[in-house]
Amino acid sequence: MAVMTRWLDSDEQRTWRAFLTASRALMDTLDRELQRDAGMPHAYYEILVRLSEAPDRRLRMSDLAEAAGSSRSRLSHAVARLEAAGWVRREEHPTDRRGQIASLTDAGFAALAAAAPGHVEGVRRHLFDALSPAQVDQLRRISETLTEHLTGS
Amino acid sequence: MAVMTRWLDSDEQRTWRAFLTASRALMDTLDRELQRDAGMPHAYYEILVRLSEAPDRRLRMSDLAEAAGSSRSRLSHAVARLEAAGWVRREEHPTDRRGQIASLTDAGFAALAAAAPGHVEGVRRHLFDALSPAQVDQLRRISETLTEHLTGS
DNA sequence: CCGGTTTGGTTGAGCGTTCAACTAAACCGC
DNA sequence: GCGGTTTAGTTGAACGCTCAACCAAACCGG
Repeated sequence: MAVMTRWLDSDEQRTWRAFLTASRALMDTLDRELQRDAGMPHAYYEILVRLSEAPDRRLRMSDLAEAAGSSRSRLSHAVARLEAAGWVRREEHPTDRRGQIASLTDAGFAALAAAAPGHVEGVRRHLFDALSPAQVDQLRRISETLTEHLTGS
Repeated sequence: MAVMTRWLDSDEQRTWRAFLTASRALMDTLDRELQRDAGMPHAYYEILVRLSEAPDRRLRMSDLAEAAGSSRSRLSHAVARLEAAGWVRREEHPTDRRGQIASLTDAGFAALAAAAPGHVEGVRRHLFDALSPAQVDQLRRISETLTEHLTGS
């Protein structure tokens, strides 16, 4: 059967391209800043953040992947690098022998603490300083709706 | 001098993480769909789109990079691949002997035409179907503001 | 015009991500 | 408790991106 494509009208077109351009520019900028100032990509920063917030600064690999919005494979490679940098340690799970626990080292915590102020400043400058309080609220609602929709289906 | 970090309050924190999660999930999903159904990453799709919209389906490399939101280096590598696939041809610039013109081949146009319906459907399903018309409008304004702010400074 | 600077574009190395294949352990129904 | 199925995690190859170095042509001030 012939399924008609629901093409985008010109308003939608414009919205989609604007979103594409803006989110790419924002992420590229923040990623580049983080790489330059802290020597780590944003994805690694986020792994460290999630670990730092976990009880005892430890998380099971799958939970960490979930929290950091990463695939298992990606996390596996990333933790290998972070471990080589001395920022994360791998430990065995006490009861599930398949499990691995990623644990943030003191050096990892220090690296995060050094990177955080500059990065947060970047987020503020490039995102929040540009938007009105109402827009910030709108962006939150839109984002939460999208995530719900994407992970729900 | 000691510069105080302007940390994010909990509302901002929530907004930032929601945006991060949503935009990453959206892009990952669309990229994966495009790779699966059309055998090309989203960045390559966008190059083909911009070429297809240009007069005579030709653009100078720098203009194409600008239009596709890509670095020169990235575009150079990408066009090399697209040329190997037979989707794009490189031609010499008539007056500026440094210049290169990227030209969309018929095969490239056909590949784009085959990929477009599925991708557009994905954009509609994952983005527009989830948002109210008002939210679409908000997202456009927010995105345009952000882009202006990012490229202006 | 001549030499320095800017612009256009490419190149290769290094890195991070993806995908598919794989191992090992836990779970589950009978 | 045995055999099939999930679940947890790793691995290596292929690929795309970034960064810095680079070449060549155009531009520009004196």
